[in-house]
Formats: sequence, C-alpha cells, structure tokens
Amino acid sequence: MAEKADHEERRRQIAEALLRIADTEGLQSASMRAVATEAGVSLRLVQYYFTTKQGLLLDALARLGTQLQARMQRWIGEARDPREVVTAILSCILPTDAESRRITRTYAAYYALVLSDPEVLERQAAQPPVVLEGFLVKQLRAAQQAGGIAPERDVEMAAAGLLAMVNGLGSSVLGGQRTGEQAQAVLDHHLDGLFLPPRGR
Amino acid sequence: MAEKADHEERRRQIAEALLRIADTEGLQSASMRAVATEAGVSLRLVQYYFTTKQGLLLDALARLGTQLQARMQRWIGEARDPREVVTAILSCILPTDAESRRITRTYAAYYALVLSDPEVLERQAAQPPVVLEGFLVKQLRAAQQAGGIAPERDVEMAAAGLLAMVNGLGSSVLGGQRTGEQAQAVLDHHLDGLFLPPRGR
DNA sequence: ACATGCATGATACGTATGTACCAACAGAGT
DNA sequence: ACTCTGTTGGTACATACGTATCATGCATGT
Repeated sequence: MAEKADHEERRRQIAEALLRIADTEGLQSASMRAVATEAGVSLRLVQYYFTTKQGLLLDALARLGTQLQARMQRWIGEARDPREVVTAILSCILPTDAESRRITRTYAAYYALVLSDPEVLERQAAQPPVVLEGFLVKQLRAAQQAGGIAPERDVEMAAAGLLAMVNGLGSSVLGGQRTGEQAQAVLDHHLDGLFLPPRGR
Repeated sequence: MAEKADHEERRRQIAEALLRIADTEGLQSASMRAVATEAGVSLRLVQYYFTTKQGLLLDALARLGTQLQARMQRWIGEARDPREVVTAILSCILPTDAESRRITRTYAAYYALVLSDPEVLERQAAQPPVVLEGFLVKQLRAAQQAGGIAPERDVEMAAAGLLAMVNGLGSSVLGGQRTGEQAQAVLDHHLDGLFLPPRGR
C-alpha cells in the first residue's frame, strides 16, 4: 500500500497548526481552512486525517495536555527536594516563559468550548489539569512528613487553594493585569507561608 | 417625536437575552438571530438598538459588570466587621448560588473573546474584576489595622493571591471538578489562615 | 508490469451569519 | 389635518464555514 507520508506526523503537523491559531487568534478563528493554510496543506488533507472538526479539536486538545505534561515532568526533574517539586509543579503552569504562555493561552482558548460542550468536558476528565491535584496532594504530604510543612496543616486544602491560585494568576497574566514575574512573586510568597523555614541546625 | 418604547429598557431586554444565551450555550451560539428570538423581538430590532454585534457584546458585558457590582455591594452591605467584608467580596464571586453561577459562567463565556480581541480587553480595563483588587487591599489593610490580621502580613500579596484563588476556584466549579460548597470550604480555610482568631478576652 | 488501495487535490453544496436595504406605521409638533 | 421623525418589520446579499463528492496520482505487493 502507499504509505508515502507518516500518518502520525501529518496529524501532529495539522493539530499543532490548530493549536498555533488557537494561541494567537483564538479558537473562533480556527476554521478548517485556516488550519489547512497554517499547516501548509490542503483543506482536503485536514478532512482526510481528521474526518470531523470536533475530532481535530479533541485531538489537538489531547496533544496540548501531553505537551503540558512533558513540560511539567521536565521541571519536576530539576527539583532537588519536596519543596522544589511543589514549586516546579505550580510555577511551570504560570505564563512566565514563551512555552508556558503558549500553553496557557491555548488552554484558555479551549476553556469556553469545554464549558459549553458537555462531551468535550467528559473527555477532559482524565486530562492533566484534573489529575494534577491528587499528585500535588501527594507531594505536599511527602513534604509534610519530611518536616517541611507544619503537621497540623491540611494539605488537601492547601493543594486545592494553590492550584486554583495558580490558575487564577495565569488568567490575570493573560488578561494583562500582571506580569508573569509578578504572578510568580505572589505564588512564591504564598509558598513561603506554607513551607517552614529550613532548620538552621 | 415618537418615543413609543423606552430605549434603555429595550436595550436592557436585548442585552440580557444575549447574556442568557452566553450563560446557557456559550457566546458562539449567540448570533444576532438567536438573541432576537431569545429576547422575543425581530432581528431588525436588535440591529436598530445595537448597530453592530460588537456593540451588543460590549454593552452586554458592561451590564454584566454592573450586575456583579450590585451583587457585591449587596453582599458587602450585610457584613458586620472587616473580616466579613473581605469574606463577602471573595465569596460572592464563587459560583455557589444561582445568581453567581450565572454571572461566573457568563464571564467565562466572554473570557476567550476578551483574550483574543485586544479592543475588548482595553474596554474591560475599568471593569469590576480589575478594580476589585485595589478595593480588597484597602479592606485587608483596614482589617490589619483593626488587629484582625498579623501586622507583618503583606496584604497586597494576600489580596492578589486570594483573588486569583477565588477566580481559579470558580473555574474548577464550572468545570465540574468541585462543588460550590467545596470551593467555599477551600476559601474559608485560607481565610482562617490569614485572619487571626478573635481575641478571647 | 500491473492492478489495488491509500493519499491528495479541486470543487460543489447547503447552511448560518452579520449587515444592508426598502417599506410601512405611529405619534408629536405645527 | 398633515407632515416629519423615530420605530419596527420583512427580506436580500455577500461571505464563511463544515462537510461531501468526484477525480487523479503514486507507491507497493505480487
């Protein structure tokens, strides 16, 4: 059979074209034709690899989730102690560099879609943003048992609050109310309040 | 001249029809015709009162801001001490009752639009969500001077963090990860950490 | 060498949308 | 009483979109 082009590679190329448009102009500008042009292929090709638009949107969203996950693991990999792991988890979501700005903006573009389309909402249930909280709780608990966090602290509440805060800080950066550095400062300030100072002994 | 119908009332009627659609089906479903049908008027009327769609969108967004402001003042009015004022400011944004769910969802529907359209973003600069932070800082400072918050606390950082947290909590409720009550519990927990316990003397 | 089937291209179709245009009506000022 | 201006209705138009259809090429298995 004729396997001229790598299927998965093509799909990636097209899906990333959509993500690029969603990032820069929003999802409402991401028509099939616009995606095709952005990807440098014909409209028919987009249709061929993704029969329907919803399929393309969902596939691209899944890829975005993978990208975020990869970034997070990269950041976590550089952490040396539990506190740095927690800081990495939270900071890597903040739009402070080009990659995180792109990811955050693109997620924001999907936000309205996810809210209005129940089906997309379901498929999103297993995505990083949702699973993340449990993971963060585990890390906080580890830090607590290592003595980095006061034992009476409720780490589940802390995790929920921090994650929501990071989410909200990201929105404010995207909205132009704050710079990424300012958002980072706010986050660091709250992490200072959560973690105990290292024992000077 | 022929002033048969109250202009402002008509505009309100149409704008609120748009907000209703934005709430329930998202802004992408809010076509001029859909708004007209929802408002029970003809398409021509919508065009007459709002020449362009952008005008309608902007007007409705401004009204939404006014509604949120009114709700907040109502909530603040019931507060009896500085802590209750702060709690009111933050809690009234959380999607815990029908009205706040509606407002939050509708704002969420506008979110993508605001991000992708720089012009809308500018006009939003003087809106409640932006002005709010300064107001919250003032309230926190007042509470601090009244002895309700430890003097060494950085209230600006606290205000930024809390507002972002409430924003993020709202998103998680809308996304179905949490109930409104759970979000409220997370907020209350963090306010407990910020405010000093009342002096039992 | 050739037929098979995947891959790609060009184009058509039906629909929905924002906006514009033309017509009709009603009350107020004179 | 009449006109004039603000108001409302119906409808048309150009465009953009998602999807479907028809057609062509090209590599590969035999």
